[in-house]
Amino acid sequence: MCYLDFIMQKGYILMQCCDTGNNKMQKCLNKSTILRLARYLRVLKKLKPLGFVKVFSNNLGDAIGVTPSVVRKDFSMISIPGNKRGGYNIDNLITELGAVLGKNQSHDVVLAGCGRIGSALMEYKEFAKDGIRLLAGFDLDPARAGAKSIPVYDIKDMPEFIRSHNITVGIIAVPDTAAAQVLEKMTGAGIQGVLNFAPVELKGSGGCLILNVNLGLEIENLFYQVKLGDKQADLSDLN
Amino acid sequence: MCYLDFIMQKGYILMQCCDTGNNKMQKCLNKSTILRLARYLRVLKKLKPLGFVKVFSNNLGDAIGVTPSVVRKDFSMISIPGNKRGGYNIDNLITELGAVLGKNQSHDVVLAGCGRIGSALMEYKEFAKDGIRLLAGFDLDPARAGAKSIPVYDIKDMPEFIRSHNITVGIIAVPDTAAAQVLEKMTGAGIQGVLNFAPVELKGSGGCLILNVNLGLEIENLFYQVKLGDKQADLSDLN
DNA sequence: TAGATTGTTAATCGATTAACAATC
DNA sequence: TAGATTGTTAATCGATTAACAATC
Repeated sequence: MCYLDFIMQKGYILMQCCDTGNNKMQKCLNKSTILRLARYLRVLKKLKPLGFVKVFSNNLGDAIGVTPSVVRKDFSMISIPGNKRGGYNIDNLITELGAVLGKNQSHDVVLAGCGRIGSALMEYKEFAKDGIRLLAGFDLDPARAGAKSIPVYDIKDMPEFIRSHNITVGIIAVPDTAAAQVLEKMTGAGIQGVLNFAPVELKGSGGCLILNVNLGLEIENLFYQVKLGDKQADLSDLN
Repeated sequence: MCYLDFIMQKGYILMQCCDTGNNKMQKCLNKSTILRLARYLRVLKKLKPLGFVKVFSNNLGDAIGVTPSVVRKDFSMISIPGNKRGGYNIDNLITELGAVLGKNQSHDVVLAGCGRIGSALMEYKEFAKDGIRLLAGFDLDPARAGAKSIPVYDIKDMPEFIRSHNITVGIIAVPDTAAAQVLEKMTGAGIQGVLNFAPVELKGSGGCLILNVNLGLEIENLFYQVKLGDKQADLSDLN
């Protein structure tokens, strides 16, 4: 049964499907699946130079900490075939995962706010490894950023830059009081996805996706879990 | 029916419960619930100075972007009572949420790696607002961090510092090649929770909790979702 | 062939959502 | 009282897990 039949039978509407550019109809993958696919790809890229040609679902599962079932399900979802006894071909996996994740496309981003966090991001070399290019930083005072490997412009020029470079994803690293206003500027210029480091929960309007990275909340959560772990250990000691 | 009866009936084992220190038995809350509770608390702390005394579940739901049902369920889980027509008392919510989140306890953390990201974190003022204190930074070369508002010591002194200050949570912001080694040092000294900025997936051993903040993967995911949104919009245009 | 691994289906699990009785 | 909101239960939804037939 082909995928289209499957979705018809299940009563899905067309909106829930998408053409990923490799001409395979596939189900929209949720965030955790996508993150797993990106992790597989990272592992595979390290495995290939070591001379490996094939992997089994349990190898990859071990590597990123999931069960083999999840790995097989994930690959099945995006129609990557394996061999019943020979596992999966690494070259093929890298190609196919790359296609799904859009590795052939340019991933250009802009940054608003060139303070401490913004500056750290501008010098963050790991972005390049994932195919992400930070094209420019913007700030109220472009001079204060100092010498950077990336140009810093006045924030009033940001919308024009976004439009002329067809940029769809931006990073916000301004103080919380300025965040909402900067977001508006970005979405107004065509930005559709934002990684927000300002300690306010920005809300996406008009189809703009917001990913709030809230360091304080994350650390708070860590403390809670740690405290919980202690309590559980205490209780188990009672046995 | 009291909670203990409930868990007996459901067949839960005692390990799944915990005493949060306020002498109420309560179910272990999952990560997303905890993050929501922390968000409620932030909103409430902004609401109180404005003179508000009560809130309704739909107010709080709107504020953090969830349905009123979720809010009521969350408060019900941690036994915070409301009034059938008068909503929830803000002071009481702040007290109770603070107790669950451990706001009365000190949340001291140490940082390994005082490069660009580490330095940005040392000067990150928002931690204080969430009751988080970054006590010290550690680096192979303490001098390179320059003048900071927080002391920077040689990384070889980190374990001793962690032990003497009874610190349970640490932040890793070293290069990926050093991350695993630093993690070992931390867990060896008693660290039980780690926020990891190094672009490697660290795995928790011996009950140490790891929270990997992987900026590259997150941005990649954002690009995927944005691309997906476009495709969906295109499809809906066909109607 | 025998053994091992995939691919897919069904079962399980948990979280979210909806509904509504209780009640202020 | 009438109206509105809580608190809790049941329904829904989706993701993870387990199982196993297919097959290399």
